[in-house]
Amino acid sequence: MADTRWLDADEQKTWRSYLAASRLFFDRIERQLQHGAGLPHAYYEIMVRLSEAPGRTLRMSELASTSLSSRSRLSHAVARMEEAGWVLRTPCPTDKRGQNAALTAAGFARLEAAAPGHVDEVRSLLFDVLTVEQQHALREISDAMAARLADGHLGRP
Amino acid sequence: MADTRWLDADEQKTWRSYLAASRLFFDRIERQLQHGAGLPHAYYEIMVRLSEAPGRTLRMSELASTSLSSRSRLSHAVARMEEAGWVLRTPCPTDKRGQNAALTAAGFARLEAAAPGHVDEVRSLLFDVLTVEQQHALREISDAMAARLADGHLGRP
DNA sequence: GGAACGGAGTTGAGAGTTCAACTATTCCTG
DNA sequence: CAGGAATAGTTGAACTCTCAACTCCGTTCC
Repeated sequence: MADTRWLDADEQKTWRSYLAASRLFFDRIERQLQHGAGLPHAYYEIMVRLSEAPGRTLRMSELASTSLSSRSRLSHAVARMEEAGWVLRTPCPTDKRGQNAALTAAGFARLEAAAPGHVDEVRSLLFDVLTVEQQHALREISDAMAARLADGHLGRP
Repeated sequence: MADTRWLDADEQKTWRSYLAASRLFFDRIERQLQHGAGLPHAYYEIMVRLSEAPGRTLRMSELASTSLSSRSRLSHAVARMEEAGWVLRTPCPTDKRGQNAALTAAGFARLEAAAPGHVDEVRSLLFDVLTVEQQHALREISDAMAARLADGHLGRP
């Protein structure tokens, strides 16, 4: 473990700005969905991914990775969503270890009801405050970060 | 409530990219601090702000806003940190409603021990994957978002 | 000066997340 | 094909966070 390369003043400001914006932003997204639709953002994401899958059905592990959830988080979440009648779990025919999660009609309706308020919030807090150039920059920045994060991990090179 | 202005394909990609990068990034930051230093990122932030304050002491409400915590979250967090011996709460002399939170020597030591691993992670996942131009762009983007988020709120204009 | 209002902070219940341990099945390899 | 390793998913406990009361103190305004 070599000596730490501390952040210089510029980096410090960038980091704190990014941290503040992201925390505040995601807190707002969370609150909007909770108040407006009675579900957490993680559940919303899970339902979105299911709604886009063929037959509105996915294997649990697929669903975990596309919705950026850990397996455990997904298990708990799907259990709750199943109680609520939004999702149905069935054993996977080809792999007896597996489970398929399917979005029910009630779940889809819930998602459709939640979407407008959510999109409004994203638009008003993100796209409405950025120029088109900034939007493209943000996308490239995020892609670069995501690429790094998708590596197994490998601490330092 | 007017008709929803849905995201077009480009906006969709930007949004999902930002979402994925941020979720993965903050999950990693959280995990690194938890494993490397045994404390959540929220606690780390609280300790950082205290460490920078005169006398390493701040009013609870000041601390809540600078550390991006709700009052309730901060109360719970400081209670735990006090049990751990990292923080000390004392009544505020000038306002009997208030409380001052002070970072103890043990808390400061803990923070110093946690910092290198945390900074390494931030550098390796954020700054090492961005050009200097991208870093500046990210700062401006974040500042714009934070400015919007700091408004009382006001849904649509 | 006493009642109403607002600010500071805490508390407890409820919900989501994480972590580690666990079961069950499938894959791999000698 | 037997046995170990890896994969899929679940579970329960511990922890953090949120929300809605609630207390206590200060401020204001008749």
